[in-house]
Amino acid sequence: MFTKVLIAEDLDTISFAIIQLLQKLGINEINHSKYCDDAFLKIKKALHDGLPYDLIISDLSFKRDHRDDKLTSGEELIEAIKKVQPTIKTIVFSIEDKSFRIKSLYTNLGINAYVCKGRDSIQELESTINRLCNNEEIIVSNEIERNLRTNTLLEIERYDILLLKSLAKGLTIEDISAEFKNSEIKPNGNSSLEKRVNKLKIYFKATNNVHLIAITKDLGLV
Amino acid sequence: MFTKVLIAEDLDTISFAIIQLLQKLGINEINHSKYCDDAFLKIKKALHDGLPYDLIISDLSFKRDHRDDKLTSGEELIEAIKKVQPTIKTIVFSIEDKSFRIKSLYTNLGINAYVCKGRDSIQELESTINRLCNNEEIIVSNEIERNLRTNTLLEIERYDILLLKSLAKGLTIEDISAEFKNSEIKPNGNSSLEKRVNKLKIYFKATNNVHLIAITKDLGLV
DNA sequence: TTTAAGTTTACGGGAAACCGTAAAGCGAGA
DNA sequence: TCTCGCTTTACGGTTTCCCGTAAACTTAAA
Repeated sequence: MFTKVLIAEDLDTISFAIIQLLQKLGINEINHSKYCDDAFLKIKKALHDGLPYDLIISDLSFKRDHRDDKLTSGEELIEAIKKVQPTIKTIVFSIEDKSFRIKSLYTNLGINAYVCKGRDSIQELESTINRLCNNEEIIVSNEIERNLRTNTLLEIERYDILLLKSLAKGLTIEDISAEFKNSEIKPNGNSSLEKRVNKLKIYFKATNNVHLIAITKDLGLV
Repeated sequence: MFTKVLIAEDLDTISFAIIQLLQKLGINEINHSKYCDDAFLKIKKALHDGLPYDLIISDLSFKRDHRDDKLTSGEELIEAIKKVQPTIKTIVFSIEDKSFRIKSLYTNLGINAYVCKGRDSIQELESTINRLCNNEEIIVSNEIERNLRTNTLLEIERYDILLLKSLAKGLTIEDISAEFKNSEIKPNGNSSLEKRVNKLKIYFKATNNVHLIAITKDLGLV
């Protein structure tokens, strides 16, 4: 079993339940951070002391606070941690259930497992921890696995997200074209941008720009 | 202290923590529902048996499921409960932090207290329960109280929400005008609708319709 | 009834979105 | 080098948005 585990989770109710579970599993050293920055510090400290964590269980979204943290999301936290300790086992425990977002956690961040907060998630979390320390490297639920193979949904790339975000900020195609030229993002012609927006509208079955932003906001893309 | 409490909360991690708290407070009968419909049934059954609950602690948002529930949100659940048992004490325990949304819980649903899920919410929940059974009728946090008095944000009415939602569905002003005429919602002229949208844009500091929907989506208005 | 003030609607012109077509740019292979 | 195919860009016409002004209507007070 794992011996030293860190929990990154802002909601006290949830971290309370996770800690209870870990204690039940007989884990010796359990630490908990309510803030991403704090979690990252603990990881670095432990590494520096020669007593690194062997598992991190992290949430994705953290509430804003009076503090202004450098790391504001689970994604950022994990990315930072992987840079200093690439071999640490990582479980993401979040309410997010959009499969394409979860997929990117595996492909871009290289997490080992994803457990979705829900009606029976404590049990799922328990079995996931057991399987992970049983030498299983990567644990993926069936639904996500199907999505990992097919590229259906993940042809939406960084470029599209940027475009959608610019639209959501109230910029016109003209504005976005100028901005993209400045940032040397290509393609950046008016016409190309229009075409791309049009593809997105077809893809998401939106009737106009307003509708498109409403849909992608709902999906958590923007 | 309360003797019979119902918890309506889908996430097992959170309900686990709440139950632990209630046990610590020495409450005899603690029940828990993961579904709104189920919670409502329990309330009715207890009432019918002459052993009604004297407190309900409810979440606001519940995950969708294979079941198709009649009641899908905490708002709907509380509204239904108040109809059959108006005197029951109600605490809403949710992650929602938009003050105008919380305000409507007090004014429209007549809840007794709101506790926001966060970094120290277990303690808050505990003190709220204590104050409630200590004959305090309504417990409002400072920030919300300020909002309850001033009408600043709540002049956004049902009409505006309807308008915003129609826009988010991809309808044009023309379409919305027709729809409003059908539903006998007034004003419904093209020009009036445009004017109203314009007011909303000024209010929310949006540069165009797309921006407006992005902003109000973020606020949870749509 | 008249006046005044506010609300709702009509209209018009310029800007941006929307949508198709065609030209220009670019890389791979013969 | 030339050709083919693909991507990117340019352009023009229609619709919708955007925003101001003015007319029509409603309501309330004089």
